[in-house]
Amino acid sequence: MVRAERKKLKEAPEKTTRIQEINRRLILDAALDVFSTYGFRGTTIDQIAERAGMSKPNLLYYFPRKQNIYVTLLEETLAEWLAPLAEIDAEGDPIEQLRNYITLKINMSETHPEASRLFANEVLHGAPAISDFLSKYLKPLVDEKAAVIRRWVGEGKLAPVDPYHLIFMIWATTQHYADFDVQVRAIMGSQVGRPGFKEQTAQAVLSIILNGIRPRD
Amino acid sequence: MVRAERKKLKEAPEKTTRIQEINRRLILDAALDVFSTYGFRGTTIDQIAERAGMSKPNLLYYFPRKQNIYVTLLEETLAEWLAPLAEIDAEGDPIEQLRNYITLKINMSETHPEASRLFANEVLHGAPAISDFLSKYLKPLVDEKAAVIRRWVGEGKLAPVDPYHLIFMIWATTQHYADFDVQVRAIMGSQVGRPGFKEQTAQAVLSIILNGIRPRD
DNA sequence: CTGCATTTTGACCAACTAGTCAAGTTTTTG
DNA sequence: CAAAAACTTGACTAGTTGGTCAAAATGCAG
Repeated sequence: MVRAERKKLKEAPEKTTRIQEINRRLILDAALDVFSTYGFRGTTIDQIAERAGMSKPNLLYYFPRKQNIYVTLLEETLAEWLAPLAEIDAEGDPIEQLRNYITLKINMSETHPEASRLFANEVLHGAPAISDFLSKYLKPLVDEKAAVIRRWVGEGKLAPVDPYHLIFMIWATTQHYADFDVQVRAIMGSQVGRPGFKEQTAQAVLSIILNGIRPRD
Repeated sequence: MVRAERKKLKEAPEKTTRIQEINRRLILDAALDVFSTYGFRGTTIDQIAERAGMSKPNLLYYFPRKQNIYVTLLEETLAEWLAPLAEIDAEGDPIEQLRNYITLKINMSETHPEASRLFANEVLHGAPAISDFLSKYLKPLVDEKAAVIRRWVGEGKLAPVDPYHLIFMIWATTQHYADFDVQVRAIMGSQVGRPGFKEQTAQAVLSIILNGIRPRD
């Protein structure tokens, strides 16, 4: 009896085996594709399992609930998605810092559009799985950077502008190209795929926003 | 026999009765709320029926398929949603025209956020129900207005800017407040509900975009 | 190589949901 | 006001889907 209990306790550290590592990765990669396209409700476990190349019960062996996959995916993605914001340097040149931030976001929209869509879908539906994250992690971070921008405005390094709305505008504009990709393609056609498109987009967005917030005489 | 056929032909004009008009309206209003919150897959006919105050079979008497409600709703909404774009006047003052367009869009985002979310959700999921609409109706309209903006740029009335990206930026920025409402609230808290919030938003958005595209010496 | 732990899966179940149907009720019309 | 048309609904069906389970297959430590 005591032995048995000790055994169970030993398992507590939850060591992950090689196979676990591989399969969890396979599942999460597959799930990102499917969830970002069809949303949480629109995705079936079977779809994810098939794309991950395993049976449904096997998938459920690694993630006992559909929710688990979804939440794990969101958590994994969000930190990465927000990293560029944290890097804005209060001591740097304001225009340069914002130019860099916008450029990073446009790049991410092109290289990881699924992550953007996963997040957009979640927020659009009221953020049931990440409302805690929004208030506990995102809000403080945004507050901090908003304070930085407000200081820059106070020092006359930027035109007077509400920092929160500026941040929203940057998010909205950059993520638009990932989230509304179908619409952008319907309107701009074959241009979207072409080599220089990302640079052209960045140039247009940067031009408008940076000129919009540059201090005026 | 001939009589019977004539009778059927007579029904062809599909006259709508008073009750039909009332109930279709009740259903579409209820459906907008539910679809815009939970998406197509996430919405059940029972939910819509309950909110519309009738039984499910009764609802299905008016719209035989769930799809029918959804598509009708999208068609009804989109025309209204795009109307402001069509009103941009090539002969007017560029800055004034765009100021008016942005203001209208921000107002719509506040008064009809469900419409924006319904559309956002559809496009986010690849626009399966409205890809025709995008290419046949939206694209020509945008092409037309893009040509107007390009002319304005050519005449030196606007800073050199890609008209398509400018339009995307206006869409993204204004609709962000409807589509990402939960996130905006999580960050700006009680300010969002307050009386002057819409005006403050409009002021910030207008200030950045208009200064960003105003011709520079 | 052996025995235990981990991994894998076919078969199954219960809950849910789009849509049907036949029988009733209400409204309209001649 | 009577008959026809329009409307309404309880009860049902068939298909889907999240999740279970027990038994088989595989991996691995000693």
